[in-house]
Amino acid sequence: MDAEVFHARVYDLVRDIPSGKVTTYGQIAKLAGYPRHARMVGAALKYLQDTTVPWQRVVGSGGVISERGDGGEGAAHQANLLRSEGVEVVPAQSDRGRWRVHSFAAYAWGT
DNA sequence: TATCTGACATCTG
DNA sequence: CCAGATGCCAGAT
Repeated sequence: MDAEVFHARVYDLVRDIPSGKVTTYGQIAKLAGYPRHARMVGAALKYLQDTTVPWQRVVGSGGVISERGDGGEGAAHQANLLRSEGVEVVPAQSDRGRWRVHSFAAYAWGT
């Protein structure tokens, strides 16, 4: 299985996440047929150019929005996109630039 | 080939 | 909740 096919499957799965719902990297990896490849999912989204893929609906375990080492700008952007489609996002307890989906289980897709 | 890296997941203290 | 440690595994260097 080459990376190109893996990426394609990841993109198809992400496109299937309905607006207002979110899921995790690990879940996408599992659905793609490659459990334990969550990091590869992250890589696939990182270099994504296709604007039709709702990457913002993919978050970390427990609904945490992953940092990008960019000071939280990317995470903040993702938080805004999610809020705009009705997902409740709140700042991680006591922290700056860190966010998480409130009531993650209620918004979770694919379980 | 050897190492380092990372939009991850889990567990422990 | 937080910080560390550990397991994971394909890409990049």
